Amino acid sequence: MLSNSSKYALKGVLYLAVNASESNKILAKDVAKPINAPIAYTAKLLQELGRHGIVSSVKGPHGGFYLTEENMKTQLIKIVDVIDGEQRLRSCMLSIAECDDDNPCPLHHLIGDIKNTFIKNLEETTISQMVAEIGKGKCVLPL
Amino acid sequence: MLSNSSKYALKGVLYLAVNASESNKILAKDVAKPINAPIAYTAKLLQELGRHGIVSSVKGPHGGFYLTEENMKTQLIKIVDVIDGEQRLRSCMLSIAECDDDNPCPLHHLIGDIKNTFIKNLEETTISQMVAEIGKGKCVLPL
DNA sequence: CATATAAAGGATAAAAATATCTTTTAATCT
DNA sequence: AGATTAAAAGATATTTTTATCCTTTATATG
Repeated sequence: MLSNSSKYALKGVLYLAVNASESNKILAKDVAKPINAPIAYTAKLLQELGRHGIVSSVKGPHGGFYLTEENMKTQLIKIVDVIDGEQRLRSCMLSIAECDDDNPCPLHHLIGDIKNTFIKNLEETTISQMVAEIGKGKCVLPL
Repeated sequence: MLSNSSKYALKGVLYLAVNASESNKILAKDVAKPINAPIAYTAKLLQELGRHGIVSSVKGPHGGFYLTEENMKTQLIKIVDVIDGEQRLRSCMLSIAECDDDNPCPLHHLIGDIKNTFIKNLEETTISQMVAEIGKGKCVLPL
């Protein structure tokens, strides 16, 4: 459903959202460690997210990654779409191109609204909302 | 969520369930074609499913693959579990080992019962029930 | 029994995903 | 300006997944 890469990306972004700020940037390696992801690979993912305006970064001393207020308004789905492409999450459970409600594949009813609900939730939830949830202790950040 | 392999497997088994019988066995290559899967790869998957008693086969002239009444009672989840292993489908959306309702990862609430419902549906639906659905025209077989 | 058929099994190959390494560029700080 | 820091970018490596090929085994049929 989600690739390993987009899982790293989600974890990394949330880690930054909770722990970093413009005045307290975090190095790629210091994002990778707490989320149990390979350092260089995490750096690549953050780079890609940076290119798409999902995270911010500056080079050089006291540089690193962080999220601006603007970045924080990003919907979670964008992280997945940038890393996995828009198709992966949205394709039918049997990868049948023509599968829809009128022409359902055999698994269509078993998955039902299930996946669409998840996608909708990812579309409606922003990074800052997620941070608020984490702040309220409603969920724990990956270690 | 499901690997390509288990998608092929599901399609192949359903194709056999609908079209084959002990008196009308179908060759691996004639399963592969209608489900748009590579022939040799489909053969491998059917072999693996055969080893686990999910499909039946006989070698030699007039041989091929088919499903017995007993095979037809198999739950769909078993096809996925044999091909993908039990972990893949059931692991948390962020692949966090400790993620559960008491200790939820950030995406836990977004996915909610969603995935469990899908797994439950796969557990409760047998191949023959699926064939009945297809027979009633409630869904279409992959082409 | 010999031959043909088709799955089973094992070995190998190609592609995609994941991961690392090296060089370049930009920023900061003496 | 020069040195240092850290991300950006590009190249390469590894692993996993997907796919193919070749040999062996079982079965049916003439």
